[in-house]
Amino acid sequence: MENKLPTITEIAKRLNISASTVSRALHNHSSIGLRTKMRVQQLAKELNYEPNQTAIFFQQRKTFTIGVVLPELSEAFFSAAISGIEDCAYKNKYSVLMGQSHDIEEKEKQIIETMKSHRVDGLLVSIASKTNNYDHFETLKRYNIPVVFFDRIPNMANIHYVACNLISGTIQAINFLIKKGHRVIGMLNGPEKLAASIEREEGYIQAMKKNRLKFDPTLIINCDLSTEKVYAATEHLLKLKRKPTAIVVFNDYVALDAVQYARTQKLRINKDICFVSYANLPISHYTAFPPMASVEQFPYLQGQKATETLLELLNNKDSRQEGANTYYKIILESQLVVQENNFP
Amino acid sequence: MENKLPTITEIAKRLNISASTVSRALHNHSSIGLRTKMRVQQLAKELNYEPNQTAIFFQQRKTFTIGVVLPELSEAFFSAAISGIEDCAYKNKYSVLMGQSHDIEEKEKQIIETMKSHRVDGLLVSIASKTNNYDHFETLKRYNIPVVFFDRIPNMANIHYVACNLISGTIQAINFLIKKGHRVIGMLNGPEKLAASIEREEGYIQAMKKNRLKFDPTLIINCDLSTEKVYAATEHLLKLKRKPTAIVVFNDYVALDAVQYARTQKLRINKDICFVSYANLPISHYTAFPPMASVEQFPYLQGQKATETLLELLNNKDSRQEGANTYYKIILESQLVVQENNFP
DNA sequence: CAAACCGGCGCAATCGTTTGCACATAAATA
DNA sequence: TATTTATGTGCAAACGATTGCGCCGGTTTG
Repeated sequence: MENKLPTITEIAKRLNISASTVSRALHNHSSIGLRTKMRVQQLAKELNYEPNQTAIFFQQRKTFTIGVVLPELSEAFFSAAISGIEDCAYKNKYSVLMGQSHDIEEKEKQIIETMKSHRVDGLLVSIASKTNNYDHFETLKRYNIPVVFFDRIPNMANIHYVACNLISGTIQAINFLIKKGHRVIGMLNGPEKLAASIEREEGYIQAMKKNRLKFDPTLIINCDLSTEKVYAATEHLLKLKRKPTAIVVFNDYVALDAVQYARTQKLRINKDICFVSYANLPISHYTAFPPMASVEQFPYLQGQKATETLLELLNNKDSRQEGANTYYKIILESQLVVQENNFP
Repeated sequence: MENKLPTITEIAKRLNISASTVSRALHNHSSIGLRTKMRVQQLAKELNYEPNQTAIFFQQRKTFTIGVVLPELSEAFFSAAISGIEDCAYKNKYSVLMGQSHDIEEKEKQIIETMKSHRVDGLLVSIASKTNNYDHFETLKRYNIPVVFFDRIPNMANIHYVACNLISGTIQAINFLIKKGHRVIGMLNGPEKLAASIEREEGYIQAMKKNRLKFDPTLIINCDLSTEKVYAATEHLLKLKRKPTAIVVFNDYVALDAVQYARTQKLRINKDICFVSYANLPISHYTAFPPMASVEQFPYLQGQKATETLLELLNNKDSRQEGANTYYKIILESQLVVQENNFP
């Protein structure tokens, strides 16, 4: 059973030709005669020859592997995104090395270190929410490992990224609520520094202005997204003198918690208080009080685009030198999806 | 910026010593003098030397990479499992190559092919539900790539696996229902050939026997787990002459659909009909009518154990020859978790 | 008829690291 | 003093594939 795997040299010996000829024959190189080509390919098939990728990786200084670093696979957004990544990668004969940061900066660094040492060709990264220091990404630049960020973009200059513009979706959300008659609209937003939070706020402000409604900053509250903080934030909003009749929350998970809290206060969902959120998760369909609408961010597509972009960078690594100052900034538009309420 | 990465040879040249000495010095080999060791390690640090893993992989015929093949990351079970896998792998300096079969046999084969060609050291696999042909796994044996299956185990002899025994959990579930007064209990089960389905049925039968209740096979119905089929199966059960007052369903997702269907029939959940399921997903807490109880299968733990087992196999590859007939069969016990109902 | 050309193939270097073995030099033993 | 024994290093092969260059024989060209 201890079958040594057949190598090119093995084939060469059996056919009494040189390894280089075998190599070229297998690659259909034009300088090899048809006779020899046939003989080589025949024998290769018989022996079940498969090129030793580790040797090729080593020789070509390329691993055909891309690393994916993201916070948390159990979040539907990211598991959808990685599906897009994976499908695209495998189609192009790339493999996917995966690592979760669990939103911890230290873990993120560690993973990137491991991936660097594994010599991935490039990286796709959605940064940990608590990451403030971007040195580990600067390092990658020096190593000439291209990085494409997606969804969670660090606040750095000169980076490639794919993201979903939440401003448009947020405007749609606010317009939707206003059309439903709401005038005092709260926003339960995420961490302040997060680009995603900033965009939500931006959309909120723009939409209010366009509708000639007064913008009241006290109606916007930031919080990290833990259940306790969400409860507290919801409480805060519901206790304002100018009490909102609708709240736009950071995402569907957060919405679940916010709804939960509102119910403890004996508020009637969709009557006393309405919720709109982001993500458009399928589970929303099954929940007792799903948000009335949710902003879709197309995670699968984001993953796909990010991967395409990275592959683009990898394939044009040379030409990248000249246009070294051009960076991909790909923006998808988000889209409000109004839920059909299953629990009337 | 086109910094060539420093190599061992580079260090050797600068220090006017041989590459082998450098290599040994970096590994703290005992036969190298303290002086040279220090000088080498010092210079290595200065130059920011990092070993070229691709060269090492090639030379050692080992990639310190394990492949994970599973059906669907968007299922909470698997995303939890892969967290367990990843944590364990990274702790042991292994990387994780990931692929989703999306429950398609052809895709599964393809992924395994790619991973084989990437020379992963071993594989962790949860098979696609529609996989009937196991040739691709037999092939791996010939290539001496160890495989540890988890959760979804193929019907093969001589394999390593980690699984959760659902019999015990099912018995707990049935006992729970009987204690609640139910006598006619249906089971909405998964595909017949699946080990997981067989165990559920087995547990059902055992529990009925122990409680001296008649076992009525018509109360058990198998189906693939698509929403339509679940609707049909639920309908079937609810139209039986001996109509069940409680149904044990394959998992929480399926339960959501089954509940959905029951509600279209104007049945009152937890009054006219009760549901118990498997998985114990967090989303259940937020749903309108969560199952009364759910059987926890400890996915994170399963992933962890599977990884440990694989690493064990990898580290004792030699000794595995002698005991070639010993296969790991690790069984975790499942555990019924009764939900506190948030929506009284 | 000699020169240029070309198709078909092999040689040898290269990628970076590891490791068995031999070879020094110096210290310890007989 | 001669012989063993550490102790510290270097040589060279090996891992498997790729590729620039050169060589050989035969055909076309001037």
